[in-house]
Amino acid sequence: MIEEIPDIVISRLPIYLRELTRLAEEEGKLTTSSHELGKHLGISSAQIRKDLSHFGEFGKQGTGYHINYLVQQLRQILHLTREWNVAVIGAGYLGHALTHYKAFLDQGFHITAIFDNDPAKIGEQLDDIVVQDMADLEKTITELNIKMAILVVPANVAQEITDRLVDAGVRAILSYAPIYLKVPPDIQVSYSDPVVQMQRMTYYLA
Amino acid sequence: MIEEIPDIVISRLPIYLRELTRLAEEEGKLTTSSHELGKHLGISSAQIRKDLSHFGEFGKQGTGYHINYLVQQLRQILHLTREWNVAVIGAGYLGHALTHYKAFLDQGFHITAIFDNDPAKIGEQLDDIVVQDMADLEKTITELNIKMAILVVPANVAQEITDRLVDAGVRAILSYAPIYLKVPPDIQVSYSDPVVQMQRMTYYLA
DNA sequence: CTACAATTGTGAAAACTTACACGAATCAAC
DNA sequence: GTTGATTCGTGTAAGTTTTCACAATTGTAG
Ligand SMILES: NC(=O)c1ccc[n+]([C@@H]2O[C@H](COP(=O)([O-])OP(=O)(O)OC[C@H]3O[C@@H](n4cnc5c(N)ncnc54)[C@H](O)[C@@H]3O)[C@@H](O)[C@H]2O)c1
Ligand SMILES: NC(=O)c1ccc[n+]([C@@H]2O[C@H](COP(=O)([O-])OP(=O)(O)OC[C@H]3O[C@@H](n4cnc5c(N)ncnc54)[C@H](O)[C@@H]3O)[C@@H](O)[C@H]2O)c1
Repeated sequence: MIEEIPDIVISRLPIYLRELTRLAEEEGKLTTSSHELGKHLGISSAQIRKDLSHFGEFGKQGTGYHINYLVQQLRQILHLTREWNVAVIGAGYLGHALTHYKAFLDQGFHITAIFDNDPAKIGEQLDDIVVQDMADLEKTITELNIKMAILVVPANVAQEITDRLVDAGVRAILSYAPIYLKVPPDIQVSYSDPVVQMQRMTYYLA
Repeated sequence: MIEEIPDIVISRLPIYLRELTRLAEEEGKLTTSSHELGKHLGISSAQIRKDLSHFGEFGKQGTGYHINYLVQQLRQILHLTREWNVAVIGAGYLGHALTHYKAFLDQGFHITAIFDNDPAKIGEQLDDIVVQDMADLEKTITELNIKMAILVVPANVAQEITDRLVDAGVRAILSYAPIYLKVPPDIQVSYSDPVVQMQRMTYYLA
């Protein structure tokens, strides 16, 4: 009775959520259909219906989906009805950009700690928090019950810091370091490497 | 005789390239095997061999792959043997971080133009280039033969700027704006949205 | 009340992707 | 030379994901 839901399905849910929110807020829509949603996202309507059907029956034949209701359901599925404390590791260019990024807070991700090992950066005020010494990493992560981290340190220290994060109780890491991270199987990792993305695209540029 | 190579294969090639380069530079290796490469990347050796076999026979039984040779081949396949001029649109936090990011230059991506529409930012020196007015977008893109752009503007202007980029001749866009972009079918788009990535991971955090 | 258009949820088919497993090649050791 | 350990490239099987297509339901218009 335990249905294992494919990760590829899970990874589309935040996209649906994002577009549904936009449809409601910016276009003032109250309902939508799988066809309309798909057209806005370049995804087939059948795919959207199939994806959602893994979790329940959220729509009505003839009518479509009530946006607010579906948003609420998706947020529940993705565990977004609570707030998440997040640590940023690395107070460099990218660490600054991410810490200032308002969309995190809007979606319930609170960046409650930033760490660096550069004495020149430790103590720096960044928005409403202060850059902490890496020496305090484990202590702060435990105290603030931080389960998610964003890794924005150089590649050559990314693995060792990952190990420390995992040992300290972090369960999900979004890494911008251009290196594959080895973690235990129950730890989530997500990567972002613009160079890799650019290199994929150049293939198609004759 | 025209073999269509799956995009999912293409998207792994930059990852192989990245790790091969690392193996050569940091571990001083001259050769490697599909098994070793796979172990470093969490990918099966069969997958790596199958992927590479789409393009030719680059390895030797019993020995594996000569790293330098394979790197050279991958760079050719991905059209990385030439240099690419890149425009950054939006001189905000993220635009600054990306423009300073040295890895682009290392890989042959030259950020040769940055644009913004904020008078306070136009004229600002950013590394060795100057932030230009959006009014000059089409002219500069044409003159510098720019085919790739990185989009780091607010979501509500992302589509209209995309349309201008495409009209000006840009063929590939890496977008950080949290919105799906409508483009003609021959235009490449790649997205990066940390909120979406975080929301995927929270699903797995009970 | 009926006819019609819109739309869902879903079983089955099709398409795509990954994993398996093996012949053939290579090299080192003896 | 022969043996044994490696490793590739690939045909085939297995597994995953997407698409198709349709019965069932809903709302609207006459
Ligand atoms: N800048 C970009 O646009 C960009 C884009 C994608 C990925 N990246 C990657 O993200 C990471 C950070 O990039 P950045 O541009 O912010 O670099 P950066 O050099 O500006 O910042 C890195 C920060 O990490 C800190 N640091 C170094 N070693 C540390 C350690 N052992 N413990 C704690 N902190 C440490 C440094 O003091 C610095 O503040 C790099 O891996 C980079 O490859 C950067
Ligand atoms: N900051 C982050 O860490 C982060 C991460 C992921 C995605 N994003 C997304 O990337 C984009 C940029 O983020 P940011 O934090 O750099 O924002 P920002 O506000 O710092 O920068 C946006 C820049 O775009 C410029 N701009 C606005 N309208 C413009 C127009 N019509 N033409 C040209 N330029 C225009 C602004 O003047 C500003 O300089 C946003 O879409 C954001 O959602 C940001």
